[in-house]
Amino acid sequence: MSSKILLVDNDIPLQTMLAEHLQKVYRVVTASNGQETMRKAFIEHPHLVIVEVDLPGMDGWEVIARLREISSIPIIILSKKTSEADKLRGFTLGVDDYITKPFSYAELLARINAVLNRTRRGTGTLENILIVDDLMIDLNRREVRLDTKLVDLTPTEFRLLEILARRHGKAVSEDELTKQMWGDYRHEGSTILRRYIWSLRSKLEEDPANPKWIVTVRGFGYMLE
Amino acid sequence: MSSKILLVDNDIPLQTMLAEHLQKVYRVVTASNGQETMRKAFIEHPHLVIVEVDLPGMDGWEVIARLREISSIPIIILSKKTSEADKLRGFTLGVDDYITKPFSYAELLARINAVLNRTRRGTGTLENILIVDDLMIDLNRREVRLDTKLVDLTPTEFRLLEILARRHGKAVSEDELTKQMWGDYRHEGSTILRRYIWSLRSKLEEDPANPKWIVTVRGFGYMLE
DNA sequence: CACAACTATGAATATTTTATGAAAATATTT
DNA sequence: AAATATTTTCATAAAATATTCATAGTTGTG
Repeated sequence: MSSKILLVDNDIPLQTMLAEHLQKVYRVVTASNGQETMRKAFIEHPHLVIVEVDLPGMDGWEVIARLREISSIPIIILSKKTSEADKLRGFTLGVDDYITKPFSYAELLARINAVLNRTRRGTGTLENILIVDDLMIDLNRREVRLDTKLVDLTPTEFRLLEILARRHGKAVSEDELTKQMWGDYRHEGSTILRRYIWSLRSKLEEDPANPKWIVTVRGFGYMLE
Repeated sequence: MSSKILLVDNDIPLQTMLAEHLQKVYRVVTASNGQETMRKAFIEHPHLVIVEVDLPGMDGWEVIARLREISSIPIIILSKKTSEADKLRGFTLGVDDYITKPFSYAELLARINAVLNRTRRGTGTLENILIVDDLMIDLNRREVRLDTKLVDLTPTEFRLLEILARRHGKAVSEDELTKQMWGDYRHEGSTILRRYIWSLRSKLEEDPANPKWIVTVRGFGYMLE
């Protein structure tokens, strides 16, 4: 599902034009004053708010402050001229980006994408499901499927696989794995991690002795895939 | 679906007590200051907000004004003493009812119901039934049917099943279940949840030892499905 | 108000599953 | 081959969960 954008501007012609363009890529909701912005934000829960700061009535800065009070929705500011003072002000309010008029449509799109990607990364994957190739880790149901077949893991095995999956394609050091699994203190020669790598392999791999999924990175640690 | 109430009060002991009671009938969300109220309202979209007007920081009236700015959620005011001036003030803000401390729990319930019924009339829905496969949970009649056959549950069992049903297909942690059922304080070692899982199973499952509906998610909690 | 029926709750016990360390076996590097 | 790193097996302790039992509290009824 495409992202939802709340576009706030009281320059109606400009707003309409922007909205028409953006609609091709996003779901767009509009508002033309502060109060309407708050109401729409409440009802629609947009993924991103673009605010023209020169609003009538409740001014743009006030709107931003209030949005920040209730959530951490990313915000992009539109303004005629952005002074350094304004940037500072925005920065302290946690604004994500600025665009100074006049701007090109391409520039706007680029910035929107940048902000959305940046913030989406924070929430990790969509829907709480990690997918690596044929491997699906459903964090909701706490179950793992390998090419649709259910793999029965113990809680510890599940956690270990989860850690590896969140960084699939990257090697994770033994030390760090151990720390993430059992905390700081259990260090030194603890062999328990290997023990679990083994259980995972024997449940996940066709031929545990020649692992395809959980590869060992000698002298360092392990890596998924 | 039972109504969701946002309870706003900074007198934590009183709030807790109220929440405990209300939780038996409604879904209760709490906040203890203005900012938190706005945030929770934004996230939770409650059907009713109960506000103690003597809040620290952003004061109760301000909160009410802001809530009214963004929506028409019904509001009930709690206050130590309600002057005629206050009533007038509230009236112009579109407040739905007042309750003056001290009040009885029965009075509170009555007023909540009155307000909810008044406002619900507009949207008269049949949404008070949860259906999961062959399982039907009628929240109005507070009865449960399994493939048309009535299952006789105690109130506590019913609530537990309701919580699980609202998230069917997703595992719910023991901790959260316990919290939702008995509130924040009863934590650690409390074995009571398992006791109830067991009663539910023995009433719901053909073979309680091999549950089809209420599955245990080892190391985590339980899941309906 | 006393009685019965029902409920909530804590606790004791039983059962199943998981975590863990250590040792033996195998592979890899030097 | 010796030293080191990793895999595999095994036995046992510990934890998590299921089940039963007993008791106190609650509600409703005549």
